[in-house]
Amino acid sequence: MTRVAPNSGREGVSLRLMTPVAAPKASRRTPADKHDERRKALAESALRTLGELGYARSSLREIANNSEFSHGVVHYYFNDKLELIVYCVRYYKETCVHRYDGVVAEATSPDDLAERFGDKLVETIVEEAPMHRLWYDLRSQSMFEESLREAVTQIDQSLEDMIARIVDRYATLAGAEPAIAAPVAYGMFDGIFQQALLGHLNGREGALEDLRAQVVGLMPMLLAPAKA
Amino acid sequence: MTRVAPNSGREGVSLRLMTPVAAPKASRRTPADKHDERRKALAESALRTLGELGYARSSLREIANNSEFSHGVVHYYFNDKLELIVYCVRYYKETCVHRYDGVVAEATSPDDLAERFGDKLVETIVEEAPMHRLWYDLRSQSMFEESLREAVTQIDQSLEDMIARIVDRYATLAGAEPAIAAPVAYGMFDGIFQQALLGHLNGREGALEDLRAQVVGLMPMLLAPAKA
DNA sequence: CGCTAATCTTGACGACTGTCAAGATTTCTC
DNA sequence: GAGAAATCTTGACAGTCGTCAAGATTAGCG
Repeated sequence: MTRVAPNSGREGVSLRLMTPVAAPKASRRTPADKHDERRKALAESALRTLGELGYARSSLREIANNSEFSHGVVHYYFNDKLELIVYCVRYYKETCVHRYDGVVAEATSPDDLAERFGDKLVETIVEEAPMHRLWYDLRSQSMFEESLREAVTQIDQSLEDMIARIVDRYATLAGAEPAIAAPVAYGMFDGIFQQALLGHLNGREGALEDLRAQVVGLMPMLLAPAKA
Repeated sequence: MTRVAPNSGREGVSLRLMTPVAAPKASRRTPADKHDERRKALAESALRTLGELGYARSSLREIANNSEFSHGVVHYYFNDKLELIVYCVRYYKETCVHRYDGVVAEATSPDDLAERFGDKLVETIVEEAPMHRLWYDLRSQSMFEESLREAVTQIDQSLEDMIARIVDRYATLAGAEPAIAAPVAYGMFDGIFQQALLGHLNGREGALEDLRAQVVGLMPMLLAPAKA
């Protein structure tokens, strides 16, 4: 009698499709929805531990101890440790890729956009450093662990798109064209962001102010002269 | 009778200083030197396993199995696993930071330098991808493990210096001044290099050619117009 | 209420880990 | 070549790990 977690397909969409969604207001809480909510609650708990200890040192028991669940329940909602962790990072990064949407929407000038962008980058390092280091940890692990690559590639792509939206908006506000392609822009910003995160975790004074200044100084260089 | 590895001070310099170095040609092989050689041999074996499995999944037994040593000998030459791994990465990165010295010395024009640089970057990804992913792994781990930060910071600094030498030489050849500071340049190149490495490991066609083109295209943007 | 299915807890398993110590083996020195 | 020091092997230790299964508990429904 092997126990198999129901709704364990990726993203847990399958079961939800089976519930009758005839009346838009009816069936507020189908059991499948509750199952999904539980997974999210478990993921949020797990993210605390993962952000503190990293991928390798986070045992399922430690994750469960720092939550309201017991260590066995993990295998009820996830097939194995990897599925839990991939779910967690995907869950977190969902909220991540829209972090700068406000910046893009509200900026009134190129300089304004650059400054708001720099501020947001600094802010997220201060407030969510554990999540960011977890992301870099997982991305590094994906270089060794084949089964992580699909999720990491997808997240990386969505982050690249996020940066592309900023650069495009910046160019539009400046009445110019971007001088570099999206992958380059993403790689660059990701690189200096990673350095700032490292400096911040090392307690290096000025790491965050440097990041802000670097971003503001870099943005104008991303534009082609004026027009073709 | 606790066993303590002799010459276990960092970098193993202390004992060597005790050997009489009066005659320049005498005492070719002091026992301390042999001890150091053994550490290096062990490190080279360990690097193969570390590059294959990464930091967390490389057990001391696995490292020893892929070498000519037994698993117990590790504690004769290193105090613990961390000291071994830090020694390994330091050992490897020593040869790493001079990879582009030839490029700097031989380049005859800015464009020539940019192309040689791009070629070398591609070459090292092809030939030493496991070493590079190990480095990114270790750097990510240092965000969680305090005891890794000193070594990682030092290596990162020497890599930044390496990039600075390239940018400076590029500017000199072009008769201009660098438009960006060394930390920014390093962060940028490290970022796009990391993306290329990820793409290469993912089997993405064109990842290496993209890197080469990105670098060649990026270099001119690192220069301030002409002169002050 | 009573029954069934979903959910959760508990405890155990085999495997693997870093570390260490005792003894075997080799190397060096006189 | 004998004695001593350095080097290496082997085996064991106390933990921790992911995983799983059996049973307890709860929730949903007629």
